[in-house]
Amino acid sequence: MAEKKLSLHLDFHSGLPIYTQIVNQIQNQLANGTLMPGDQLPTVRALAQELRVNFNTVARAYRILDEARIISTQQGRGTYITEILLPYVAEKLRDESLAALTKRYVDEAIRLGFSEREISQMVRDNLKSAKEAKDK
Amino acid sequence: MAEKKLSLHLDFHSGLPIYTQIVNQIQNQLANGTLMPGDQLPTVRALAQELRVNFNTVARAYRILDEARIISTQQGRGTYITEILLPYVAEKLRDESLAALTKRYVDEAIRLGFSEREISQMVRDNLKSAKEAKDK
DNA sequence: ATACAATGATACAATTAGTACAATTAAAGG
DNA sequence: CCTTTAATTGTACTAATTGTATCATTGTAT
Repeated sequence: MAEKKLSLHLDFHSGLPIYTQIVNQIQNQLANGTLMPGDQLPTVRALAQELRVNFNTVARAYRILDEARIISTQQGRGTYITEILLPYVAEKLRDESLAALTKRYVDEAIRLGFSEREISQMVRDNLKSAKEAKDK
Repeated sequence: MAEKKLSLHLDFHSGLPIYTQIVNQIQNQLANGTLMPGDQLPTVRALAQELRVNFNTVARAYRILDEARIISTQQGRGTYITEILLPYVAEKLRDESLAALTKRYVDEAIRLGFSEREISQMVRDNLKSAKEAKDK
């Protein structure tokens, strides 16, 4: 069975617990199609070794996703993305992941004292640059 | 993980509270580059032992620095110098910080597969929510 | 003496790691 | 084939590490 590579990047100083970061990133990859229903995830031990964390930390993330019915963990067999991931669930996940990302950004920018105007202008500029870089 | 040594020198007869001395000296080391963003500080217990004070005194100093957003203390994980700490920086650096923050956000959102339209819409929504939360 | 600030003691909570175990699968032996 | 055995995988429970919260003690100024 095709076992996905799952390149996750952890930030050990971000304030977010490791297991939360794993949960979020798997949700993101599911939201943007990097992961598909039926895909097998790395084993808890394999992913733990790759991320240099204890395998129980990965197991905790998997358990959270399992309880949310996003993945299915099966003792002795492995861990898989749930087959029947209804389209609206996928869409919801996708929306939530952008919403969460954006909220972190906006809150941080506001906390740093930037105005609504400054923020939206800077976002516009960056989107424009990103688009030009892509078109080139 | 690189855990800084943090040679602090306390003066128990100076009249300045211990926790204040700890706060000041960490700020100094940050100002002169001895400490850098991302660095892990000693645990409250480790630093307390080194300084021969109660760990709650160190915790108090850390809490003050945390509230000032200079460090980030995380229960169960440790204490780190904040990656982006900038209510304090000069106005010139202020723009650069928003630009950097925004670039990270936009790049990440694009990497996750969201469209320019979705991103700007989500930013608008979040700015609106943030404003309403503030006005309330 | 009283009030208050600083420090210490103790118990707690969150995160991650360690160890032993159970379920499943696959391989080996007959 | 069928049974046994080993390997792989997730689970459960416990321990270790770290910061937090609350209250007691100490010292000093008034």
